[in-house]
Amino acid sequence: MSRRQFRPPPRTGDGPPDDTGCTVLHVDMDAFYASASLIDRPELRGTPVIIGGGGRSVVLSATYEARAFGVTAAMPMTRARRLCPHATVISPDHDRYAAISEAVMATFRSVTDRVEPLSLDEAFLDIAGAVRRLGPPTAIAQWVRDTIADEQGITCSVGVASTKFVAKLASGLAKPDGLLVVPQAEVIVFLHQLPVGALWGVGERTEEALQRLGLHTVADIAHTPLDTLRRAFGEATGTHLHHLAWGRDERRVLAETREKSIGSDETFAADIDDPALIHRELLRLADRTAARVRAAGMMGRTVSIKVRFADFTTITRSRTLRDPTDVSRDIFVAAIALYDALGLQRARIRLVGVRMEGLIDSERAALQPRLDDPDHGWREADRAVDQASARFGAGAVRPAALVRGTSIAHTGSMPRKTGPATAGPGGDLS
DNA sequence: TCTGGGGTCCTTGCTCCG
DNA sequence: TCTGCGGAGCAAGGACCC
Repeated sequence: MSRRQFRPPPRTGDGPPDDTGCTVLHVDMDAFYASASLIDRPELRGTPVIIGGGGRSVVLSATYEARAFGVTAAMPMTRARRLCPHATVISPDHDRYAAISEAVMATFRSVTDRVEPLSLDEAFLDIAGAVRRLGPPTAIAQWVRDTIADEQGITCSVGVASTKFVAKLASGLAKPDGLLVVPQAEVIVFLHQLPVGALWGVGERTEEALQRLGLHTVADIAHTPLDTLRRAFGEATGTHLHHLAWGRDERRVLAETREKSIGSDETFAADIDDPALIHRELLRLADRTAARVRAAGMMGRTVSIKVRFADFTTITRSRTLRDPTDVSRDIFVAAIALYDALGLQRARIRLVGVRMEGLIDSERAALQPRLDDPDHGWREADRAVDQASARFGAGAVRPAALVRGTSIAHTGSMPRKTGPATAGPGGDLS
């Protein structure tokens, strides 16, 4: 769900647009999470529906009927309910979304092997090699739309252009359930009419800064000297803005993208100040993060934690380890050390998070045991936990510290299984 | 109004090293 | 031995995206 919408500028030419050379498609599912949630609830189609959790969560998606009341993605649920009190609220079903997304991506890959997923509900397709086989870009885009509608029962919008950036803009402008081709010869005219906020990478802060400089449209940015933009926004951002304003986007569609970091964070249902509870939460997050890192076949070298206080100020701390690791206990120990080093006494904390950065493939990670390495077997224990989780479900085996005592209430709807819990070596807080 | 969770990228400042 | 300099790597924070 795109957070900002812009009206498409009127086309300059007559007749069907010339799609020659427009070999990049950006496909974006319309209100994906809401549409997917309504597949089993057809009686709710045409009515306002909000997808989101309770407590302090935010809107994941909403039907266009709910959006008409001002509901947008990422809006606090409390506010969304106030704006649209008669809307039906549905809890997210992430397994369902993942399954539909997989089927949609398979449709994309039947067109071209150059598919770059951006998230569950959108992807770039490089169709340069498919044009001879399947027809012109517009026809391919329409086929994709029809196939997804027939097979999945949900609609999507497609942008067709010669670059990723323009294709992405076009799909946003085509929403909902539309197709927009931006001919190569019309890119500059198309772009220059748009507000600065339409540019990829221009969010609220950058837009404000641009407005302060008197730059309101993409044309304004295009006609501002590059040096001025670099001085105002830094080397990379200034250059990026200038290039995009002239429709220059050299980025290719990348079929293979690997994560650079993996992490988890959790907002508490109510702010907490008990260090023991925070330690337990760090253990849980470290455990979850490590399991995901292992599942991805990777290892990381930098452990970072995030702490958000009751007043919403957020700090991060990180530590780079000597060697890459995927061991739960290594990550937990580093996370606890980072947290304790903050020296917080009874600060009221809203959220904590744990993240692994500097990821590399496990096979590439040079595991060179040193003489002072204890033969602790933590890695073997983690493998056993992973196997048990694969067999009995995530959470079937948990650190002992997470089994004893009271649980912490969260805003999310994570399943809190109480299966055959076992104290793995990575688990004890001692 | 009251702000999730998963990420990426950029900037700035600091330290280390040759 | 001390100082200055530039590059690399790291740490922290901010902005942005979906």
